[in-house]
Amino acid sequence: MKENKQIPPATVKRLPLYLQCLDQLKTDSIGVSSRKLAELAKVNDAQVRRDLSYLGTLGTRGVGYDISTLRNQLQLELGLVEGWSAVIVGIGNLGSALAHYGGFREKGFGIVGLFDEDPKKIDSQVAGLVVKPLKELKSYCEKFDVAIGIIATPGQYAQGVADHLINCGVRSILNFAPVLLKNTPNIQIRSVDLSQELQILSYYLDRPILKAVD
Amino acid sequence: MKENKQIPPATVKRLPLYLQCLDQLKTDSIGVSSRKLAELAKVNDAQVRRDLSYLGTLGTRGVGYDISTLRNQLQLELGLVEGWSAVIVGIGNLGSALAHYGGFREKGFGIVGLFDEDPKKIDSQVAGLVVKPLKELKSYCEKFDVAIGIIATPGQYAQGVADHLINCGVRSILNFAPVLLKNTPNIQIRSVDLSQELQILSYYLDRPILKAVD
DNA sequence: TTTTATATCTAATAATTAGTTCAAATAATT
DNA sequence: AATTATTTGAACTAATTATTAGATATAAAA
Repeated sequence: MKENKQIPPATVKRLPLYLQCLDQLKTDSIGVSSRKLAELAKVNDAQVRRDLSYLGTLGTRGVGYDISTLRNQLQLELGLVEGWSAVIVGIGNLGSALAHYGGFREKGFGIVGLFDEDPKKIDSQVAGLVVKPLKELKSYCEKFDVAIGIIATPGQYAQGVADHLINCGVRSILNFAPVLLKNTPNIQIRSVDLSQELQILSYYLDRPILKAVD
Repeated sequence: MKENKQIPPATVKRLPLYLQCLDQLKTDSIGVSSRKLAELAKVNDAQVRRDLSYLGTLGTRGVGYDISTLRNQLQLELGLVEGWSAVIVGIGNLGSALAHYGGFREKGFGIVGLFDEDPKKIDSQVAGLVVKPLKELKSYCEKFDVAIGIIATPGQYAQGVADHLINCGVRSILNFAPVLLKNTPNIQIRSVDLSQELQILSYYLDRPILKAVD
């Protein structure tokens, strides 16, 4: 639609979803309709069109969207072409799992460092990287211009690690520790709380008719 | 406020958050105000009051909320007192991490079985449980009345596993595989896509001023 | 060429969610 | 006992988000 208008948060949240839907599409098809995308993403098709209109006028009436154009535009808008670097702090079970997770690299993120304070973990190799102590965080962040910090420590250390990350110039934090991090100006924080997700499911277990929020 | 009115999805999503805030509160305090809770949860205090009013008239004007009453009511409403049983399918790095994660048990969920198809994993012990092959899923689900299935397989197997779980009587699915599962009537599905979370962060990295959606 | 089916885009409307304001109730203070 | 500071709860208002309806463009079929 128009270029300089800012994209509503609710839409931003769905953009990665649409990207995933495109990946899930048969590779031989060249175009896709909002209806098809809506079916995959499980949202209303008008919603899809509105959301995509924020990226520009990408569709063709009577035809649909060109998949590769759409994918490029989504990647561009989400900043996936910037090649942001990230570090993971806390290399326990979850941290290791995140380090091994291929989806980050696939979407253009580079995990450039793993950090922990446990002497038993330091210098061990995880997913092809050597685990380093936190005192080396700053030099890593400077060297690789790290923009994103992923926290997978036990809850009690999470805030300290967050402060440390921010101090090292990290501008976004993805937090898996089950604690609420303090807000810091200009720092984006997203928290994924595994047990909270289960609790939401639990609510709807007793009420199978109701429609949940995503 | 009133008992039979259904709780808005946006509120349901915040209830586990409030529960977490209570845990984070000093244990010696007996009461808490909506303002304090709002500060911890990083939402508006009127929002807190409105959200909590769906659980009944729990607060006292001029005083605040009794912490233990509030906690009980939240746990009750979220169904955490039901002691739902869950299984994890896909015992790779992420599946193991989930199996080790203490937060599930802490919130009242019981992980009663781990399943995988890889012969190298079957019969191995993870987090005190023996990994079983999927053909034993049905008997487990019946024996333990499993309500929740957690999927941590590679994407390509996720839909098959989901179908299997549903076939075994599971009514809710928490999916960590980076694919979109088909909708099934009366089955609640929540997906946690790790790379999608990073992508949302990535969008705001280029636009540090904007306010993101939770 | 005309008609029909398809599908985007926009404007208008509806639904949901969030925030403001203020009356009422409590507890502490004067 | 009266006053003041708190703090909830509810009504009202505002903002955001989602859906519907209609106009327009494309492609295929008659």
